[in-house]
Amino acid sequence: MKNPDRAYKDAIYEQFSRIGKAVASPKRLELLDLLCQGEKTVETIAQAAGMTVANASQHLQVLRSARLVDTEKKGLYVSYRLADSMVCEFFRTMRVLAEHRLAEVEVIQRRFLAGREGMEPVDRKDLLDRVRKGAVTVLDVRPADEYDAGHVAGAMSLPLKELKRRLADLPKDQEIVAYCRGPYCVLSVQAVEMLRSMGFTAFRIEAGIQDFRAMGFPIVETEIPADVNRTD
Amino acid sequence: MKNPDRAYKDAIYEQFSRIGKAVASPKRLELLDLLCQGEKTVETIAQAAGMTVANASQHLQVLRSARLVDTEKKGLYVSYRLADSMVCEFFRTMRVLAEHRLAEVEVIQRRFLAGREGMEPVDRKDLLDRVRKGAVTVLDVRPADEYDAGHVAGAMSLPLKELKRRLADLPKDQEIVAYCRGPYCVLSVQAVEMLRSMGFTAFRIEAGIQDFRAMGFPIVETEIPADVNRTD
DNA sequence: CTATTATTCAAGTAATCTATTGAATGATAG
DNA sequence: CTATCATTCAATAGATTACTTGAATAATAG
Repeated sequence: MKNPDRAYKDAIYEQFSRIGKAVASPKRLELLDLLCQGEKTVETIAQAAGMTVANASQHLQVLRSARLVDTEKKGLYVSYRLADSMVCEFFRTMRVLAEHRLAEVEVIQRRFLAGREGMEPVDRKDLLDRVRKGAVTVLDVRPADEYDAGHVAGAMSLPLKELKRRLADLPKDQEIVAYCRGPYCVLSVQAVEMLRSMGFTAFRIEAGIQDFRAMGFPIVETEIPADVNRTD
Repeated sequence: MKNPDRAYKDAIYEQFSRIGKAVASPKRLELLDLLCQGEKTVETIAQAAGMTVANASQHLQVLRSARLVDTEKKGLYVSYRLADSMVCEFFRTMRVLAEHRLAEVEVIQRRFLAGREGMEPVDRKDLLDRVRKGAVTVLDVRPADEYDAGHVAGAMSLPLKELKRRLADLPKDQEIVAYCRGPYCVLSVQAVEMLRSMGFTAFRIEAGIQDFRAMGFPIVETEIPADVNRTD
């Protein structure tokens, strides 16, 4: 380490790698993806990602020490949120890069959707146009707090867990287009399966909120901050 | 692992994390940054990054297995290059995110530039305008092959190593603006120091080729592919 | 105060990653 | 063929990381 130029470069890339190390774990990427939907408590996150609370807490702390997320103590709960919307964009860039470069992603997705008919035969461009024109009922099947944190303008909130109970609210005579957290979220797949089995005309759209945002769709954020105690 | 949805998500994020793991090492980030300047042989890369050839080779293979870089055998040499220009954009996004979120980056940079006067007191906006208008001599001080792979339109190639020899080619009566690989590359710092000590009016601009490209500057690529044997 | 609950901490083990070394491969030149 | 050179491979030791478990902390309710 004699050369000061080298020490400088090493120090700089060392810093950059803090971001890299933070996103080097599948679990942490899942957490980031979740946090792109809005702030959440440790327990909510742990449950959604199928991991123990202690493990989730540790991973969240890794993300925090890379300054990708921030925390706020809210009574008995600790609320985690993305430190900056840039983090979400970064995650999205990474996701798109992975989809582009790693053929395995598509293989895994196709294998999962085979048999089910979540998205496969749907003309995406056409579907988006219809969404844009308001010619279909757009359904946000994520938990209500995520809908509140940001949803496609004109979309109706109907969390998957309430779907069975509230089928009556849906039109039988109009196409229904369901979206959720993004292409790898299974909420909309399940929603569409259920809707179709009940006789509705339903399609799944792969885009999540961040994708809609990136495509220029108007996004609505509910003013009232989400209640962190809500678990639905 | 009973739940098929969980297995699916795990598989997907596992794939995403391949990209993350690839960029989790400072050395690999330095290699990516270098490869954003153009294709290079293993030895060139190893030398530029101050590491052994075997080590560089291994890191490059990690990048390749994440599909971020491609190789091409060219006689006795193996040429590594980015697999896609998207990789470069991804790196840049990551760099900008790190600069934005990690205050340490600026601290390290400031400490390095303290005493030297590479960039500190220069009005960046103003400088860019003058570059855009062609009101200054723009100097590309990177090795010639990187200049060939892509340079700012109108820029003159004058690799740092040849600077001393070719001082006569430079105007004494016009401002000189030097750029190199980007904000953390030291070539332009050294070039400006030397030029000033020789009585020139010289400034350093932090932007590298990718930054110029992102800012909409016209970029010129020389048709003839670079000679991989060149080491300058 | 005590009990409860969300979160974090600490310790331990298994797994993975890094840099080094020296040998192996493979292409080229003589 | 032999020598040379760029690159890769294989083996290793040291460092870091991941997940689990159980205990510790801190806020709240009664």
